[in-house]
Order: sequence, then structure tokens, then C-alpha cells
Amino acid sequence: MDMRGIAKLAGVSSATVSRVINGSAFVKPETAERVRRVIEELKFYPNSSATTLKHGKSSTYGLIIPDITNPFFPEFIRSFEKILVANSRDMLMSTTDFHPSRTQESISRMLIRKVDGVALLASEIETGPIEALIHNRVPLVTMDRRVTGPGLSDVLIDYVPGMDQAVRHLRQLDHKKIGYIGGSIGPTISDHRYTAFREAMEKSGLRVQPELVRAGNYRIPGGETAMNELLDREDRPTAVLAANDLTAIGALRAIHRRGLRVPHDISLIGFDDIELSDLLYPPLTTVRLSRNDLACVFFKALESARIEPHATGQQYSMETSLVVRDSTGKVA
Amino acid sequence: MDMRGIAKLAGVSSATVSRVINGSAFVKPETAERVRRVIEELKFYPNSSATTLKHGKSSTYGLIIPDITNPFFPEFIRSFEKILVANSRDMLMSTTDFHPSRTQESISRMLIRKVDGVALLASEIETGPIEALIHNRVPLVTMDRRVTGPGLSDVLIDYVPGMDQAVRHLRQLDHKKIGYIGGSIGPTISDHRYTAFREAMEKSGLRVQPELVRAGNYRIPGGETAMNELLDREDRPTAVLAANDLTAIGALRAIHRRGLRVPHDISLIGFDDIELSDLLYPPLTTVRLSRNDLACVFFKALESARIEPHATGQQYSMETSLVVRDSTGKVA
DNA sequence: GTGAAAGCGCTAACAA
DNA sequence: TTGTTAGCGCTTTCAC
Repeated sequence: MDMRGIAKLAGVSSATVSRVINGSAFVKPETAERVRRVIEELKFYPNSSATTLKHGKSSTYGLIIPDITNPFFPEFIRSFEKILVANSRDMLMSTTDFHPSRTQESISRMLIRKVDGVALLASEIETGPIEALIHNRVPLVTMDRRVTGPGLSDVLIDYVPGMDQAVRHLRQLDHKKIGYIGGSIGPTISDHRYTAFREAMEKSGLRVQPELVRAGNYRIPGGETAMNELLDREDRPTAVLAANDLTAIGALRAIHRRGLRVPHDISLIGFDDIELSDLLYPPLTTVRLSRNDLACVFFKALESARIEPHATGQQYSMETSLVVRDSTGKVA
Repeated sequence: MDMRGIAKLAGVSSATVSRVINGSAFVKPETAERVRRVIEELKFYPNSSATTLKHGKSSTYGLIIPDITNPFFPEFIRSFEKILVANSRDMLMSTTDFHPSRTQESISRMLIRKVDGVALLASEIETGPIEALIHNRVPLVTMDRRVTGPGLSDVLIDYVPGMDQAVRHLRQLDHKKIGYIGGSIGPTISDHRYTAFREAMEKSGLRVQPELVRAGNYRIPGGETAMNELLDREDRPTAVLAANDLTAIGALRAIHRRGLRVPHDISLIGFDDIELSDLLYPPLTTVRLSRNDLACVFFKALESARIEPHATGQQYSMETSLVVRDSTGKVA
């Protein structure tokens, strides 16, 4: 069934059916009513590929995330999807599982589907796919790449306030030996979180001890392994910051396994404030990055870019701030 | 840029470009090579709406889930997406947050996008949207609705083995007062998990005590509230089964908050075996339902239905089994 | 091996 | 206020 079929049954032309469906004002109410009745009757749904083909726009945004298993992302997706649906846009989601090749694949699929823009929250990204997007005039909004350009916007996460608050909080609790468990290691991805940590330490007059810094992988087992290494040391840290909450959960697990207690024996601060972190035992002190706000900013960026796909993108910014719960305490 | 543009540059017709892209054997290798070079050069991606329009098939499956915040679903999505991509299909995902109206909305969007089938893992579903799917010859695969029909398949979760093992396990640990925290309550949704629990109890010669049965909401706070009610009782249960792991996590939290210990004071069994349940303290004994197997079954069901959208669907089935970890122990 | 051309379902410009 | 029609980009039959 197509619009011509509906039109025939309603005794009008397909143009009128189109007008009714798209809410054009210039249709006589009775005609519209009649058309609507037939549509209802036949449970007719217009074919979006025809519309997309016609318009050259799909009203769809692509979303690429690294790891749907990290609760941060489902929480983001939930907000993002809600905003898109409320604005009559569709979402084409895709997961990379940290593989650059999967990012490439995802972008191909989005190019094929003619999405109106891509939100890229994964960091494993090479320049090839980005160029393909730009070349095809599909705007890209990245997270924390800190690069903008024609058709390329970025949402910067300002880790500074959150990290400052976190380190100051620890200093007030008399911590001096503060460890850090980062995300993935390597020269390609500069770890903004780690940089912010170092700066915060300096500002607080504390020294970063390189031997108390470890790399994780943004996942629970990585945090556990790294924490075990730190706990093996003679002079173990009295407090540890983790690059995200999953890493902190892994660290927490390592600590518990040794029969140590948080915060009595060691203080722990996470990053992200996933819902779970409030439900851990003990509830995790963490640096909050609002998924809902982030989703809003991404949507805003995509919508702006949609109008003029090749205009030079903007640098957006998101705040972070410390949420104090029970995983931090006075040094013993 | 379209195929005609590519064709012109390669000195061929658009038909040949189409043939090259779709890997038709009847193109002279040199011609194909030339075309491929131009495609590469121009970073050309064919427009899928045109293909979809032409074929009447989109190579896309819809996926509707109730709550992306429950780790069970991201884990499922991950497997499902991987399978789809490996088979050159796209995924159109959508979340209902437990609202029937959102389910309806999701189905409309899928009808509009002309998906080749819908995997429905949410249970808040009315007959209206289902009829719309059937009427439009879009096959539907549901989870645990236990109804099949033309264009309608179902994946039954066989709770019996898992629940039997769970109850027997508890009985061997001398538990007699066994509580149960279910999912949503109400006559509309028959709770297959609860039924399996009751049957398992009978088989083990144990009596279900209605005063030890509570309803949760498949989420952490629901489990916590329900557990608190059970703990308030004089004759509190010595063991509790929960309808899913999130409910069990909530229950665990309620128990810890009262200074009680698991499994010393009370044993706890979850359901699903989300990855997190192995990472809790203590690691959760739970009934496992494999997300990966489930994703495979859904894919198989969708593919079968795609060939003949209106053929009568099948009843598929999935096993469950107990995973013993540390949240269950001898009655004190 | 390759090309010409019709047509998938919809929209928008134009005509009436 | 409504209808006619061309065309969005691709596939596919048929002809060469």
C-alpha cells in the first residue's frame, strides 16, 4: 500500500494524501478527515525511504559509542534517544568495542544510510573515516577531541573543576600519597583526564608520584589489576583517583579482596557518576559528568550543523563537579 | 554524487556501477577495477534509501527493549548488533522505559522505516501495535509471550531448569523459609518466573509462603524496598530469590544497610547473570540466561520470518541454569 | 559485457 | 483547495 492507494480509496490525489500526512494547512477539513480515516483503516505508514530519497535528508543521527557495557553509555543513549524522538529524529546506534575498524564500519553504514550527522563518543578513530564524513558533507560531533573545522564540532569535557575539587577534597582529608589509575595508555590518545589530575595536584601543592600512576582500560578488570599493583607496593597510596567509575569499581574490588576497607584504609574517587556508583558499598565519591546535559549538547551541535553541513563547527563545553559520598575519608 | 556521476567518470553506465558495487560476476575485471578506483577516489557511498525503495526491503531489524539501564539489555544489544553487522543487516534500536505508549511509538517508527522484522524484548505491549505489524507484513519476534501466529514468533525462556536448580540448591543448604521478589505486579502480565518458582518449590516439597512474596519492578530500588519489607518481618526468610539481578542487587543493598551479611544471615539468588553479578560483593549466585544465545535465537527467528513474512511463526526456546557463587550458604 | 530505461513511493512546483 | 507531474538514486529486465 502506498499513497496512491490511499488516494484512490479516499477519492483524492496522492499529493493531497501527502499534504494530510505532513499537516499542510491547505486541505479542506472534510477532505483531510476522509483521508485520515482511510489511513487509519488500512494502518498505512508512509515509506521513509521515499521521503529520504526525495529530500536527501534522513532525519536520522548516527551515534557511535565504544562500549555499551559501560553504564555511562546506556545512560547517555537513553537521554539522547528521548531528545531525538521528541524532535522527530531517528537514531542509528553503533558500538565499536574499542576497535578502530569497527568505527570505520560504523561510519560507512552511516554514510550509506545518509544520516544527517554523526555523534562520535568513541575515541578510537582514524582520520580516514573522518575525511569520508567531511567529504560527504555529513557533520561530525566528537567528544573531547578538541579539534573543530568545517563540518566538525567538538564537545570538550572540562575536567579541571571536577579534578580540582577532587584533589582539594583529598588534601583536606590529609591525603598526600595520591595514586591515579588512567584509561588506555599510549601516545595517540592524550589523556585529558590525567592532565587535569596533574594540574590539580600542582595547584594543591602536591607532587604526582609516577610510581603511583597506573593505566587501566576503562573497564572493571583493568581497574582491579591496576589497583592490585598499587597495593603490592610498600608505600601504597592513601587515596586513588580512577579515570572512570568502572575502573574505580575494579579498584574497590581489589581492595576488598585484600580485606582492606574503603575509606578506612584507602580512599577512592571515580569519574562519571554512573547510577551504579551511588549503589555500591560504600557509595562512591566521584566526579560527575551529566549524561543528560551531554546528550543535550550533542543534539544542539548536530542540529546546528544540520542546517549548514559544511559550516565550521563550534567548540562546546561541559562542566564536571565532585559528588562526595562515602568512599573518601580522613587518612588513617 | 550518485551512481550516474561515478558512471560518467569511469566511462560506463550507472547499471555497470551498480553491478560492480553489488559484486555481479558479469563485469569485465578491468572495467570493474576502473569503477572501483573512481568510487574510492570520490569516497562514494551508495544511497540506501534508493535501494530500500527499489527492493521494498531495508535489511534492517528493529529492536525494542524496555530499559537500556538494565545491564542485561546492553549485553544483549552488543551480541545482537555484532550478529547483524556480520550479516550485513542494520539495527534500529528503541527503548520504551516501560511505557506502552513508547512501544507504540517505536513500532510506528519501525513501520515507517520499513524494517524487515522487529525483535520485541519489552513486555509492555498492547494488541494495537502488534496488529499494525502483522497487517503490514512485518514479522515480529517476541520474548516469552508464548503466543505465535502468522508473522509472529516467540522465544520462550524455560525458567524451569534454572528455578529447579536454584530451589534445590537452597534446600540442600537447609533453607525452608524462602522468599521471592518478583517483577511488576498485575494480572495483565503473567509472571512466568514466579510460576516456575512456585512449581520448583512444590517439586522440592517446600511451601510457598505468600507473606514472603513481594513485587519489585525489575530495578534496584524496587528490590531494595521489597527486601526491606521482608526484613521487617518477625519471621524473615532465610533465603530470597529475585526476579532479576538488579532486584537482587537492591535486596543486597537493603541487607547490608541493616548490618546483616550475605550469605551468613540470609542467602540471595538473582536472575539473568549480568556481568556485574560476578563483581558484586559477595559475587551473586544467579540463574543464567545467556544474552549471546538469546541474540542468536532472535536473529535466526527474524531471518526465517524475513523470507516469508506472513508464514506462521515458530516457538523457540532458551534454557536457563544455576550459577553458584558466594551469595548462598548454609542456613545459620 | 554493457547500456537504456522503467519504476520503487514520495514531495513540491506548477497548473487549474 | 486540489491534481498533474517530474524526479530523488538505485536495480533490473531487456536489448544489443
